[in-house]
Amino acid sequence: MNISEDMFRIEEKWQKRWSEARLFESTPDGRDKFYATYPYSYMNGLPHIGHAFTVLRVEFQCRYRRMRGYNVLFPFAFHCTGVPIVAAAKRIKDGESTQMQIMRSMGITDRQVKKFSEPEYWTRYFPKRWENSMRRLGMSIDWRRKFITTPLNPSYDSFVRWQFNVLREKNYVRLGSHAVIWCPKDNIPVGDHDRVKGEGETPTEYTLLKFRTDEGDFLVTATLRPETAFGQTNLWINPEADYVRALVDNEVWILSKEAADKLTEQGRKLTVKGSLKGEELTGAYAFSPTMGKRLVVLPAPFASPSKGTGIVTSVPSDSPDDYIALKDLKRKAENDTLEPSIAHAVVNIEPVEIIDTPGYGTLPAKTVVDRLNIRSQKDKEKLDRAREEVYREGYYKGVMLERCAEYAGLTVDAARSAIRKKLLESGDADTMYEPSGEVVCRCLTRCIVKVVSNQWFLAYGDQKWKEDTHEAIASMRFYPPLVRKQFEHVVDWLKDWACVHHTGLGTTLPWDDAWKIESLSDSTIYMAYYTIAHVIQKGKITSDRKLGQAFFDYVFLGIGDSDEAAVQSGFSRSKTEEMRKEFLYWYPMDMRNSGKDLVGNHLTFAAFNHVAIFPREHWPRSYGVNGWITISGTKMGKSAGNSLYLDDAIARFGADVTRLTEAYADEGFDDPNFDTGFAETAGKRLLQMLDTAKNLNSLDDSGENSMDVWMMSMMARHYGGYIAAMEDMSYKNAVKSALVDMQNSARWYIKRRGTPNRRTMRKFAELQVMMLAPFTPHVCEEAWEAMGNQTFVSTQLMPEPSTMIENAGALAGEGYLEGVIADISEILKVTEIVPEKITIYTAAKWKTHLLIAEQTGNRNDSSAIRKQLSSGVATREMEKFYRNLSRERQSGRLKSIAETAGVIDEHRLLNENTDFLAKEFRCRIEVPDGDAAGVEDRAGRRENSFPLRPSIFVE
RNA sequence: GCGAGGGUAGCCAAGUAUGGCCAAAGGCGGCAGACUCAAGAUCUGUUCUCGAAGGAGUUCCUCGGUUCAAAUCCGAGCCCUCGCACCA
Repeated sequence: MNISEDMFRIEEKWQKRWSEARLFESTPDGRDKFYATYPYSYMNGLPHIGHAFTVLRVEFQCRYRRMRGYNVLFPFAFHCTGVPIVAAAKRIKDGESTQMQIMRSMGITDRQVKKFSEPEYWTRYFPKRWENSMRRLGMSIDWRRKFITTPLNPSYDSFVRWQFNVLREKNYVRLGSHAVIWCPKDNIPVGDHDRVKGEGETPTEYTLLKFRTDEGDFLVTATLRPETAFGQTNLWINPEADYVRALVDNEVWILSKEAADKLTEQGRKLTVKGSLKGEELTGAYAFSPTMGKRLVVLPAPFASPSKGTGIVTSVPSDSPDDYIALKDLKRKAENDTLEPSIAHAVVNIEPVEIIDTPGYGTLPAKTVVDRLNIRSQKDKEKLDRAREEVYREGYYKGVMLERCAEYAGLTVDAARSAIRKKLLESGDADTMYEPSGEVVCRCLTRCIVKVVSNQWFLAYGDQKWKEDTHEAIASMRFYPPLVRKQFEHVVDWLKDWACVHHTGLGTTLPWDDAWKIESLSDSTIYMAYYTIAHVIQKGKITSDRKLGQAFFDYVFLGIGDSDEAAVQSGFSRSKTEEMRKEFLYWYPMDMRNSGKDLVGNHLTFAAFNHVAIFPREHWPRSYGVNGWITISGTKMGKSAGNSLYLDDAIARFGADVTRLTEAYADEGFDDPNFDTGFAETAGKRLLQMLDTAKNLNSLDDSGENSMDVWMMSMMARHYGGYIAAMEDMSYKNAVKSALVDMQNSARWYIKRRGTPNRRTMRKFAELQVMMLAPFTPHVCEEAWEAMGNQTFVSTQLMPEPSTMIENAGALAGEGYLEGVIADISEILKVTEIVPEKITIYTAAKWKTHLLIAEQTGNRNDSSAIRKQLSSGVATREMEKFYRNLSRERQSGRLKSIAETAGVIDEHRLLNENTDFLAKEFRCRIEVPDGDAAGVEDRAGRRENSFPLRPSIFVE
């Protein structure tokens, strides 16, 4: 028998039956509802087991809730908004090899691939593939509600337009300007994925400082450290580079040609009046407002015209570069290789102490240069290290010195912004942006920062909006609970979000069609759209029906009346009212689960937008967050060469095993592990379960005994653990309870009982099938059917946990027996005796009575018992007993010993099981009555016996 | 730097909130046995050290503390992972 073929046959069979029975098409009814969602995935690729992991966390919960009596809605859709699809299509068109390789790995042949040069094709192709994969995985999704985003789906498009109109009315969408990394050749913003170099680099803000020359022009320098303005000793200019004189407002600025271009892109008006070489300015003087004197301009080959303005202030006290450059110049001055006028200026320059950095003194640049033994400007590597160290230490620990006027005593951090502000106000400074590091566009052009004006923002920085969102977060549940803190923090640091772009696919802004709404902004409240999507789109991924404001106002907000909404939408009035009712039934969303990457954006945005648009009772109820899947411990990633597509996983392991392995990978917030080793063997376990179900009828229904009581108790215990785990979304624990723990108990039960009882085994099989059904629904349906049920286990109600009862006596008794077996095994192992006979002496009754009396602190009882005993029992045994008693008291075990000893009869238990023990140890077993007189005491062991610790003698 | 989380036996990992029943669940891997012509699969046992009697010793990043008692509480330190955005 081929295991995987068997599994595939079962999986197909049940997927077909579910679909025929429309089992997961959810409609409102009288039951409590449970509405859960997964953030729709981006349609530029196929699902891999990482996507599957996240979706399955929703799926498991949905299937579980369905079996606990909830009316469950689990919809699915496809995200197409933004640049990636368009960019990938373009790469196909260009025949780019990496992209072609990616397509091939997804099973797309070179002949088919041409079609993908058209972005629209992606939006039709991948949703199909995703739905197919999800169906093959056995997901309990209501597929009637699927859709795609962007204007390619006019109905959804009108929904997003409605959303933005509402946001704008409430003043949550605002106009502003915004700095982006920009390619000057392509004239577009360059996101991380479009960069050849510089991923993660962002625009940073430089302070421009202006120095008036004797001619009345301004030399303009750029710095990230305006607080060093009090330590300037001179200016640096690159003698070889080209500079321009440009008219800015009414001033003439001197700066590098590149800098002038950049400032123009950043929205500044510059009129270039003329150009000059850097060397024309060396030896000139310019006035520093912070120093209150003129500074000399010195030649510096290291001053790059493409960085900043190409002119730099020199602060040798705090800049290792400046310090070392100055040192070099001084050396040249001494050797008479400098022009006399410059040489004269150079020898008089000394660093000015402005910042005290603990551990570095007041001249940190000198300190570090000396320590690292940097000899010249050519020592690039060491200089980089020095610069970084001084910068970091100064920023976090440095304090401004006396000569920094009103800033004295401030930390560098505080002084920086204060000084900058002051200089900006006095007109001695200005602002310029630069990328935080070098960024190169795919077109191989070096990127700059552009300030885009008239940019629309979602005002996540708005204080009131933040407060409301905090309330929403406070009212929510989180899985795992510790992510709550993350969310609280994100709400605080979120700033205004540029919500529109010029490129990619997306809904145009209703009031300005030059802009398209970007992908993280058109996907924040669409969970509301799911509730009516099947009515509007009739199960298709797109619908041409356009819907107006009044329609959505009525259906989602209850504003206006159904007549107007009906007219505007073309739906009948009753259809419109039906949609309103359906929305009200399903909303709010009870749970949304995603990968942890969406905490800092999407999930928080969704909370913000719900707060802005919907009344409090429709805010989300809970979020689940999970980590990134690893495959057998190594990170999954295309670059690492070990990504596993869902389709491939299903083909290799089957849907149920894939699901079970994903469930077993669950690890809260840390990265879960898809354990292929577990997957390899899981299929067999599932088929064993199926076999058990099939073979129930061949079992005897002989009378029940204590082992059946025990088995039922263990089932109750495992079921309790299972329920708790499911409620917490701790799927690994749930699988452990349902599969491992249940199985182990059954094995022990069968071993102990010899032949299992049919009724007990049936209860066991039914319970286990139900417990596993959320995880491995196909094989569970098969087993359920094999047990003679006509219904689907998928919609079967699980038992109420309170109806499952643990029998404490049965559990304690069996636990006791296992303890005795373990002790005997231990003795046999150590002594290496092959036993002929094992004698087990249980503690005499009086010991148990005494122990309980002592534990409960009933002195009267214990002294009475002692008195009674004093004549009959040897004092030595009494002493031993008390010694053991105090030891157990010390260890804290006394209480549980007393409790257990109170509910079991040790002697009877062992006596009843001598046959089993004899079989287990292959020898004779004797259990003399500890209370009977004249019992033979082998090797004087009898008197050592203690409650729950019988004495054992092996011979 | 800011924010969040973490360091447990060969590996992965539960336990930490509520200290004692914790030499510490479970899974992988290893070892031994059963089955088999054999291999694989499966099943059983075992897997910190020592031990000819169920015991003892040493463990849960490091150091120190609280306590009759610490993987668990407190303090200090070392190390690791993730996020810090306009990018899905």
